[in-house]
Amino acid sequence: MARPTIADIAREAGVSKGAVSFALNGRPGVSDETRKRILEIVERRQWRPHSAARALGRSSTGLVGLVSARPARTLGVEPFFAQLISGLQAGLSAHGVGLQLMVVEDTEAELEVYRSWAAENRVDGVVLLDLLTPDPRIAELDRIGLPAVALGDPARGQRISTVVADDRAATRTIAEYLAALGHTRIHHIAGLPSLRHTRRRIGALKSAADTLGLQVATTTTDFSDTEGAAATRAALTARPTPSALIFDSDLMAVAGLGVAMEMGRSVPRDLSIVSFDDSVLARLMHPSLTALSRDTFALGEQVADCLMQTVAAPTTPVRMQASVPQLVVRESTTPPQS
Amino acid sequence: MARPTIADIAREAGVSKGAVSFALNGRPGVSDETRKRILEIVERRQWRPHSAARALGRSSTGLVGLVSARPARTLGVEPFFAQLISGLQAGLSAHGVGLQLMVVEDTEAELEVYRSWAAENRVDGVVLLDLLTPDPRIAELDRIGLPAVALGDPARGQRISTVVADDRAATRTIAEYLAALGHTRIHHIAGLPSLRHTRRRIGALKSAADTLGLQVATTTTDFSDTEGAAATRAALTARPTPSALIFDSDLMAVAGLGVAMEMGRSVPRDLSIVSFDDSVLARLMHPSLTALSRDTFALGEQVADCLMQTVAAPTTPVRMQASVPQLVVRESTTPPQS
DNA sequence: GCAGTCCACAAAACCGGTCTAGTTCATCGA
DNA sequence: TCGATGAACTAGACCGGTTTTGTGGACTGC
Repeated sequence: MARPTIADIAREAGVSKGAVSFALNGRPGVSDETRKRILEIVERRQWRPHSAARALGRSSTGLVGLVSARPARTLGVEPFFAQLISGLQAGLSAHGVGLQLMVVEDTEAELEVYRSWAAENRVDGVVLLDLLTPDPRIAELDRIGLPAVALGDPARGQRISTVVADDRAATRTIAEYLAALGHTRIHHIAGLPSLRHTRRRIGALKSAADTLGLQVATTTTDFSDTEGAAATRAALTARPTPSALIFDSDLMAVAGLGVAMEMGRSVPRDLSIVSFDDSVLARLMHPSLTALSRDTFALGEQVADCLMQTVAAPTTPVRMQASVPQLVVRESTTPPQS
Repeated sequence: MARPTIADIAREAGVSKGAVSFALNGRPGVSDETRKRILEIVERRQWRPHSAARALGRSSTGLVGLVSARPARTLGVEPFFAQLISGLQAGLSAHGVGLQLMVVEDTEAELEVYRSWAAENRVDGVVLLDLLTPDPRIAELDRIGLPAVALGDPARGQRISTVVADDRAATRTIAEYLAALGHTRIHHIAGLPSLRHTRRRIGALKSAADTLGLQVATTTTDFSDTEGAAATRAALTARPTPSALIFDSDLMAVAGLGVAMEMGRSVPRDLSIVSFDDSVLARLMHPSLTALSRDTFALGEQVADCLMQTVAAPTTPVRMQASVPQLVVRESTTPPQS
């Protein structure tokens, strides 16, 4: 038999469509007895409301969107992304909400996706990753009225819900650890300079360095292993040579480790390495890499909660604090041997 | 002003709703002149049809689903998954179709998701990954009438669209290469034995070994770095020691490389290593890993095309052939030095 | 005893599209 | 000259829910 509709259920229960709808959504208007009877029939017939009909009636889709403007190549190697999506999706599922995914070329295409989604009522809200300085997406989402949650730390004054990742504290943790080991000349191999969190890390490292009396140099890259390797080569050729390197991603750290070995530097004896991101990779290397570790899955869940709140009350931005990542010390760091 | 509806557009153009719908969908029933006028107004007002209304009318959602029952931890490190999704999504976008993603614990939960999606009309079709032996999902999808495409090579007799990845040919490539180098004792560290492609690889390797006169042993694992490392340790302890190892994933290959180093085996002098999967990882290692490389992004696009065809004609399964992966020889393989 | 409330439900409008069954009018062939 | 044909539209049913409005009966307070 064809898929039953709410009318079939209503007929079988001897009530109107409205009564079934009320019973199903736990709203007043039906007696407990009738509600129970209706729900039993629903259960027995395995009926579920048609998502499109429901979306049309109440104008909410039960879907949120995530657009990634990262190059497809970078996408998989960074476990961060997949972990975040897993957590996000788990958090959304608890609310019966699905996740629509989109991968695009650049920010302009990303904006176009948001415009489409809003015009077609495809999603109830979106998650914003990789905040830029300045970020045109926030204003545009505000203009088209699409609820959103940003992961990071948007410029003050921007009205948008945010799960704040405290990169400053994390950065300070690394700086203090290296300073405590006795390192004084540090090179920071950072990511894309257009990203807010890259700038924040650079800024935080600078100010921590000033406080701790460290000399810090920074190179920005596009997060690729190639540029990470090139930057490492340059950093190790410069005089005076740094005794420790900080990498913004574990992939670059792995590439950097390879370069160091090629150049005859023994890690950690001649050179200490710290990564801003942790994953199986950092654990698997020889030597294994000291890294900042965070529970990305839990972060995703938090973003999901934040987004659900924002979708429910779009006019009042929510601000949440992500837990501060912990430094996991492994084999790649040691006091300098000079 | 509120979002315009098709009625607003019709009013402005001085035609009926039906005419606008026809013009928009490129169907006959309106003159070229009128069509042009309508489309101009649509463009100027930036109107887009409401996805739910459209879905309700024509009962198609413009969405396909992908469920992953892999553990969340494994999910990110394997670049395969992200690459495939990127390609899949790109291929779907060309048809104006979106991708809904779901991560679940196990196959039972995955089946439940399919049932929900079908009952609620949430997606037009789904993509099936990691085929099992036997795979309960195929029969269930058939039962609930949800169009699907499988990636791999389902058991004969199962009616389902498939993008066939020729693991046999790929496996033979590896075996012949190692045989040509002069290796005779090979250990294969495989993935989950419940996966069809794991079995296929094991089988293909056995038969290739028979033909080529190789001695092949196999250990199955859960794809994790931990089990990969343990299996490597066991393989290198056994007598006679294998002169070459084949890993089913690059993550396990990396773990295995580490174990080999710990045990004092120099790669490739004392031991050759080949990986079934290629990614940045395999390139970054020291020594870099010889690996089977395939264009996963293109594979995703192919799966998208296959799914679109299947959704259009659900009763006639489509069978496509994925391109055979190429062996990329790097530093981890060499003739045995005995 | 009776108007006023409240409850439980039915009936119908509505969401914003698609699609079918007419209707009108110009064109064509005999 | 007139019916047949078909192109170009219109009107309205329809998709399957949600939400509003209406209604009969039980219960309340005075």
